[in-house]
Amino acid sequence: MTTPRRQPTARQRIVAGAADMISRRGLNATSVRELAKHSQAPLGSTYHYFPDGKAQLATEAVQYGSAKVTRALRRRLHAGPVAGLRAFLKLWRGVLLDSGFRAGCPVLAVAVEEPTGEQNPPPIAAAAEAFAEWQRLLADSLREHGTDPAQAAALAALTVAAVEGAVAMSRASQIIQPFDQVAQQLEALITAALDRPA
Amino acid sequence: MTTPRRQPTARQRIVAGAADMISRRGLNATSVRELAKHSQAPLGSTYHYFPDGKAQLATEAVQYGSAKVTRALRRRLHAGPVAGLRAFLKLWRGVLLDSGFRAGCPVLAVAVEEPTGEQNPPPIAAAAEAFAEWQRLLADSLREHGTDPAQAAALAALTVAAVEGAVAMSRASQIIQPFDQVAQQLEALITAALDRPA
DNA sequence: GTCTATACGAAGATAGAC
DNA sequence: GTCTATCTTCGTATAGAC
Repeated sequence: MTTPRRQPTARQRIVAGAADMISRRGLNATSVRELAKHSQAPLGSTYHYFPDGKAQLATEAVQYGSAKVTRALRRRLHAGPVAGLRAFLKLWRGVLLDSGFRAGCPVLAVAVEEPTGEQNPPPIAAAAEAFAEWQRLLADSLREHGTDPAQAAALAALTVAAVEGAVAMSRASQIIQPFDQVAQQLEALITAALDRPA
Repeated sequence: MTTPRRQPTARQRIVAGAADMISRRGLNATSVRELAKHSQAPLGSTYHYFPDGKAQLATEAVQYGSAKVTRALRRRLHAGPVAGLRAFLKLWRGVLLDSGFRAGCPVLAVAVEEPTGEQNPPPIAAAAEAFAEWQRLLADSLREHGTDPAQAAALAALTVAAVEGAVAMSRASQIIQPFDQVAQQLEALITAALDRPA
């Protein structure tokens, strides 16, 4: 938020570390203590950078994780919905395989763990916004390629939901098969939606 | 495990309470202490009934939550895959609406929070088994109704993944729309798979 | 401005009284 | 066999030394 840099700042390292740890063990199992250690920062520094404590950290970790997905989507959606979907799938497939099925989606982790309330707490709101943004990007691209708006929105929701669920399922079962089955189905669906704009 | 009863035993109450609390706040935010209080049992009793502690509780809570889904599926799948899907959807839609979007799926919560390991820990293994069982039931029904086996398995994986993801998304956003969009897409897909057995 | 040292509560788990 | 009282460890968060 100050000066953009090549070298990641301590603050950025902490956020990235939080996203990674949350995607592996979940939000509540990620302590600020370990987080500081993992990021090679003193415990006090985390509260210096994140005065609102763990909730702020969780919120920014969600936004960080979401932004990575958003960037990949934006970059490839210019080549069409199928290319965007493939980028989305490739990203998550890589997370699963590169981590030996130990990492998942930090956004989903926060969405599932944080209790919801009347004024939705910031981490949950950030998670909801992440899901909504991904859906929006996919739906916009589908519409631009001739898919009926309602169908585009529903198909985008299905895509995001299915991929999030599939990541969790493959992580739990320690095999890539469920994810690949879902990926194959989604590719067929999006392809069909373009052939028959409904 | 001893004598079947009408009146739920203390042990059963604890497991049911665990599943509910986990579906609302996540696994790690569910303490054995609160669980005992919520189930009107002394703390010591939980360790009497569940000598392996919290891991055993989590495992049984997952199995309990899974069994509820399994029963609903089995009951309705006799009327065909679409009826089974509708029962699956109705169950989760009810969880979301009846709780005011405060509850979700305990199986997913455990799947996302518990760290995976070389010898997958029992709670994660139970979650993986739950997902696999639901997929199996759906896939079997689809095959029995003429769907190609590979397609049946993939469609079942898509269904379970999408519903799990949709429950989390609707819970986070506090609106039913994402879930309903996903539900509508899945119904169309399963219906189409029966019309064109491929 | 950075970080060390600490406060304070709650976690999981158990020992041993009833 | 049930449960109370307690042990130990770790959580979030902060006060105040550098």
